[in-house]
Amino acid sequence: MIIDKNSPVPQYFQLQTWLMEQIDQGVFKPGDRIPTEEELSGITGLARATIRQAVQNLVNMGHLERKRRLGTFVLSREQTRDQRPLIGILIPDIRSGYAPELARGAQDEAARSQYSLILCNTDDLAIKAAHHADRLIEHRVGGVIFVPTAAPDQQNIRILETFRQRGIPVVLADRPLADAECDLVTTDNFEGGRTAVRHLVSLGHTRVAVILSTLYSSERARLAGFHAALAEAGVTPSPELIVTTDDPFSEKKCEQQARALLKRYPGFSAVFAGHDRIAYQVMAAADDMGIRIPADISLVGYDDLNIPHSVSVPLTTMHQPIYEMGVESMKQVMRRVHGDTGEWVERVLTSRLVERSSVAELRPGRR
Amino acid sequence: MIIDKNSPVPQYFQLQTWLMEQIDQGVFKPGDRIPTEEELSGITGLARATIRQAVQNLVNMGHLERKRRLGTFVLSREQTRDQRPLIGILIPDIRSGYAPELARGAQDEAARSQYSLILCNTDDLAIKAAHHADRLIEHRVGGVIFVPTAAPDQQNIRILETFRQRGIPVVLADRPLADAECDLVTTDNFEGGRTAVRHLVSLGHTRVAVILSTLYSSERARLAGFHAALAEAGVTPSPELIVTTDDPFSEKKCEQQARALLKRYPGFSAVFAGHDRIAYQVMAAADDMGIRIPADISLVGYDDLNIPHSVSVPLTTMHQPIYEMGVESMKQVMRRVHGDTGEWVERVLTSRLVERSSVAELRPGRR
DNA sequence: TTTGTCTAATTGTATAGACAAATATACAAA
DNA sequence: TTTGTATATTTGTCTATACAATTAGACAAA
Repeated sequence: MIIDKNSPVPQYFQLQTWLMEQIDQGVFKPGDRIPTEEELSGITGLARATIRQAVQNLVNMGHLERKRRLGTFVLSREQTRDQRPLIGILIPDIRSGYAPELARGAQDEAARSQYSLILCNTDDLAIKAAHHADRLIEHRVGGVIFVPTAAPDQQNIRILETFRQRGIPVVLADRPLADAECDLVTTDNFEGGRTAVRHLVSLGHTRVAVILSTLYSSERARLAGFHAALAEAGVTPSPELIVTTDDPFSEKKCEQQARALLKRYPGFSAVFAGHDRIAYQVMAAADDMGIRIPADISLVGYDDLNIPHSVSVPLTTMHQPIYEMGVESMKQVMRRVHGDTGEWVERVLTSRLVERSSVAELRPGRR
Repeated sequence: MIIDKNSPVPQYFQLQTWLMEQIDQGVFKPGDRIPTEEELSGITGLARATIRQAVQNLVNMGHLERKRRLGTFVLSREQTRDQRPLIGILIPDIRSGYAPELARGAQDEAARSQYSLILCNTDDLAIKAAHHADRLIEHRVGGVIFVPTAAPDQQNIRILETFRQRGIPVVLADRPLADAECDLVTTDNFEGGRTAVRHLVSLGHTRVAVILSTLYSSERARLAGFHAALAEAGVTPSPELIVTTDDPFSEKKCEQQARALLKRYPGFSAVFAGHDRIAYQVMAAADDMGIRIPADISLVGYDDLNIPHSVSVPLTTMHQPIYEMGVESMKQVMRRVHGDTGEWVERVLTSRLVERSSVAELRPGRR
């Protein structure tokens, strides 16, 4: 029996549910005609008005289509005016760093499957991320790509949870989050930092300075790579050559730190900058102080920002596959949207050193 | 009489229309209770089932809300479970030029009203824009900010029309479109070009070269400003100093053109570049050819890209209020979404000259 | 070939009436 | 004060019935 007259569930709703089941199970396939209202009335024992109420709801939901004189038909997933999912992307600031590249990669991949991308700037603030999250939920996004904010992991996890509670899959991009139960697409910041500093070491630099912010786990990993590379070479870095801050990047603060560091010259022969914008500040400060790059000091950056090549010295830097990170994040979130419930995936993309002109071999005789 | 029994228009539909009119005219205000189904039955002479059909439709559309025992209520625009509108933004490429700044301005303004922004990259291709347009329509965006593609105006107009047919308001950003019937937020490219070249003229430069692409109306307007400023000074520019292309910007092509132009030195003393990326190519080429900026040649750009200031020569350039353009575009499209049906608005933001170090006064004696 | 007409099938619109379920409100009881 | 209970009101669900509108397809006419 399809309909239980004694159930507290309204009979039109029972019928509606039954019809959906038939469609989901493929009994009524897309394009099929379902029984006429008269027939359904006979099958279920309900009045035609009740049948209509059930069918109307499914029509409203986009699962069925009525055609006068012909009957009522099952719509295929494509015909369903049920829109394709929206995907939200939460990034710090579309204007800065790798964000444009990441967003573009994600958008291109989304477009390939005719998905659309909602852009949210968090400014690395958990509170802004939370507001955007509410909005994304309201818009019923199918999934989210989330670059964790600079806030403590716990706050980022909370944002993650708001999505999780609603069954919205989230893929973390770029920065991992401790204890986060979700997919992650990132780059090998530890390996990258090690590669960069190994390069310096291989050219004879042992007194290597580093300058970066410890606010972000990605930069902390690069710092760890820095230590690892020096340790391999049997070098213990002197503390005064490790310049860190736990504030977000600011040109002014960074310039001050760069100047302070450069005053110690010639106490070191190379600088590893946590990212390119820091590197360019170091470059500008060195220029100003009459220190030549790479003759006096070698400099390695991180990110490989696309800068017009009229800079005074083309920067040797670690190139991150940011565009690809956007693509992979989107691919992964789309897999989840399509119902993939497999193990959490951790995808680590490898960065590579791009040698330009800001690094020189250390002249023998100096150390 | 509310209902015309002889009309071919179904009576439930007549009632539905009437109810909407009452709401729109403020007879039933948001939060008000409309007459009970019984009362409406009395007023219209229709059966309760018919009343329900009309009311149900309005409930489905999000205009009314039923509460058991209390009645049926008019929802305010905000309560409407109808999500807050999405706004689409169609820009060439989020990675390049002013796009990030524009997108950020738009997104910030959207966030203030809790709107969300769907990002679409057109790569200046009409076909991509059209695909994105379909997607945006599918997602029922409330409005669109559209930076016209580099394709002929007619093709852009066609995209505009697809939105218009569905009552989706469009605001053009940055580039105007001939005969386009919609709002426009742009900057004064003609004035900007004139200001830049006037600046050169005021420092004694009369033999001024220009290099830009005529593919975009914005750059064409800057070229017109270039001519205007020279005309004011009674100077007729020599044709070989006007270097144009009608291809989109490419580093390679631009570098070739810059080199070709610079070979004519000292046939001119200043260059006006159509935008900063061109300017930086000129700067690099000059560097390479041993021509000093600004000692030998003065250089003015356009856009004021936020470049780390380790470039060899800080660029004097026209700063465009791009962020503000994003904000204003969003404000305007939101006004339209909220039902503003006033005259088409044309908002022109003014750019300003930012003097840095790439322009020098022409030494007297030379011309 | 094209055009018009008829027919039967199916959804669309509409009525009249009945009982169910939820709930604001008032009032009673603890 | 809090808690329970009754009541009236309104929407929610459902039946049974009738006729209208639309249209695929068959068939006829031009």
